[in-house]
Amino acid sequence: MEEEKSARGSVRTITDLARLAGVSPGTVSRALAGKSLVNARTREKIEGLARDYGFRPNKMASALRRQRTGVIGVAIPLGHDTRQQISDTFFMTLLGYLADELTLGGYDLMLRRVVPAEDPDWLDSFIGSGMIDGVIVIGQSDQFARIEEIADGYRPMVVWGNHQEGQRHCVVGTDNRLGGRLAAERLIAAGARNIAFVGDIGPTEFAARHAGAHDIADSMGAEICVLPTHLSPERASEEIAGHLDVIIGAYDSIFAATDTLAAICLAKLRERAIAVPRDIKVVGFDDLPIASQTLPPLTTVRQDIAGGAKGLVQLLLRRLAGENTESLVLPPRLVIRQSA
Amino acid sequence: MEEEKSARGSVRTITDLARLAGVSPGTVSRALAGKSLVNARTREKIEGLARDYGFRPNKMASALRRQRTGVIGVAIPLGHDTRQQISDTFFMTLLGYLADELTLGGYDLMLRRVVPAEDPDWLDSFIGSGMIDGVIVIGQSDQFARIEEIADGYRPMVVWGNHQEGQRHCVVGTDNRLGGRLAAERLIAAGARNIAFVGDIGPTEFAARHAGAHDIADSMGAEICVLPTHLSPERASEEIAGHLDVIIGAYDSIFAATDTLAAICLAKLRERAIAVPRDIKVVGFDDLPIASQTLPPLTTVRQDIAGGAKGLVQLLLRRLAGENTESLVLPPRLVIRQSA
DNA sequence: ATAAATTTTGCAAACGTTTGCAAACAACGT
DNA sequence: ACGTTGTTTGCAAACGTTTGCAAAATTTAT
Repeated sequence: MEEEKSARGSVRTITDLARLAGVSPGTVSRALAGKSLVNARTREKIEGLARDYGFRPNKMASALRRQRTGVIGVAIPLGHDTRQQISDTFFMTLLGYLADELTLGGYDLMLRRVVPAEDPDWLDSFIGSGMIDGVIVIGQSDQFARIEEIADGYRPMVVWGNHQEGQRHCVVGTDNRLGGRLAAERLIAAGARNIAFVGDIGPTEFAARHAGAHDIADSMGAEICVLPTHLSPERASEEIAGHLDVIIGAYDSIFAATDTLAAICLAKLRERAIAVPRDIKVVGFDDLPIASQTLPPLTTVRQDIAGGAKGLVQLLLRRLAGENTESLVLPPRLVIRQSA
Repeated sequence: MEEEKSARGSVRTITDLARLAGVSPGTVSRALAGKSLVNARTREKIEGLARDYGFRPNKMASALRRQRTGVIGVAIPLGHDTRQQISDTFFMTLLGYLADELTLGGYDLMLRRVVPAEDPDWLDSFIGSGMIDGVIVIGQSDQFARIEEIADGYRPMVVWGNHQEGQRHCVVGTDNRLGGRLAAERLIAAGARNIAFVGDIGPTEFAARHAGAHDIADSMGAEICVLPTHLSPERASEEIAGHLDVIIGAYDSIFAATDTLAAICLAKLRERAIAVPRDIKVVGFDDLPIASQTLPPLTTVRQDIAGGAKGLVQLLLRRLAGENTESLVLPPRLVIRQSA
């Protein structure tokens, strides 16, 4: 007991432990790694000592020798709205699930927020650091081209985002175009004829959502226009206030690129005493927790975040194992509440 | 150009580059590290080659030799509500800011979600892995004792949480007790006499919030009781619905441990057509973005998340430099909106 | 021109693991 | 007792950097 206490921390290396156990470092390594080529009694002795002295093999040394770190990099490129996305509820929730899934798979997670505009080399440098066995990129942002380029020479990468016909990198994501269709269909079914799309059409995800809505609008004889809006709550708030001047009277419905934006729309509409869904219908995207708390509760297109995280990790693990995986497109689901 | 393209990736080690430059590996190392003991021309040549061939020194090897990794661990202990906290808006926002601040300080961030109940060894094993130079623990959860224990023998650790008189670990956090006082003062000033505290009183942060409110209630002759509530939106939703049966009639105000809980309270109260703040007053805690979007907008106690992140990182850096730092207690600020 | 002082460089030993290979050992059949 | 297997072990060479020390090259002073 006392011995244990006082000794704790004194055994730093596998060699120390080997000396203590009266065997060679190699044997200790094998014992601790659970390999079969070590005698049961020796193993028990070594494991016992390791436990008593609180010994932990140094992962850096191990990583260097084995050429694998047990760490997966998660990069969040902040394309446009630098400040926005890292605190974006959707990405953060995805990150939470990713942490869970990676842990389950025995990997650690290294998080890096990158600003491609300032550091064009962000992806190479992350990969080339030698610190990570693979990388998950959350959101293509405006970096589609660069990601494609990397994908050619680097296998263990999976990206959250939108699937483009014929792309070379492995992507997991919601079928945003279909999501857009669902949203527009709902709006039009509810009587809308003039849809205002509130959001930024730069990132491909959002472009696809808009495109989907556009498909439906075209085929159903409705109109749709884009009201460019930044995604960070602060900037969005003002911009939406401005947009409403345009919307009121001219449009009968709003398709917001994001629940966060939709929630702001609802709040602003309420300020102006405009009835939702009677006068203006609103549909969001994501189905974040906030969606059920708005007034009226938000009709929205649900993304399966947990499923997405699971998919990202599983595909990455398969790629790490050498397999060559296809992209995974998840179906969105329309959640009807009361705003449309 | 072509040469560059084709060569890219062929230079993996510092030794390769040394051969190319016609110098020894040591010199390359020094040149790339920007040390003064290398001739300017040699340095330029080496830097040029490194750029052309896209060479990046292996961080694992570097970490092993220098005994520092340039990585800070961020641990999120999930004490009670396993599923909850990692997606908790507050923690996630803090995490975002942390990522920024650490990047600014030249560190990478390794995220680990831990379940102390399943892995009592979580903190030792994170620290002992040799993968991180220091650790930031987000939230004390129910691990106060263990953290104290570790703090004695391990310097580079800073914890987000509540400050306890005489504690040994360095903590950064809001003065939760004061926050609780502010909340209760506001409620009572608005006419409340019976306060229901909605939240879990297990984690010290929340206990302190309640204690603060209790202080004020006592001194002002008001009543306060605890309605235990889990923090995950799903469970909280039902529980709060149940609580309301108790609250209505018997209490005239709610102090929610968290804005998220407060928002749910508001939604449920609305369902039952109870006027806020007229019939029941509500105060939250955190001032998350959602607070300004609720109906009515939520009066709440604001925590300075960005300031907290900055503090955590700065204290940690100073500790890494060998300094012994005091805890940092941030003042909360009452944000008056319309719910109380 | 040479000696002394100063810059630059190369050498080689770490950092703490893992692992192929061969030696040592035990068990077994003849 | 002696080969033959089959298990366990130890040895030593990696993995790719960094860095103290000493040698070499350069500059400066005499």
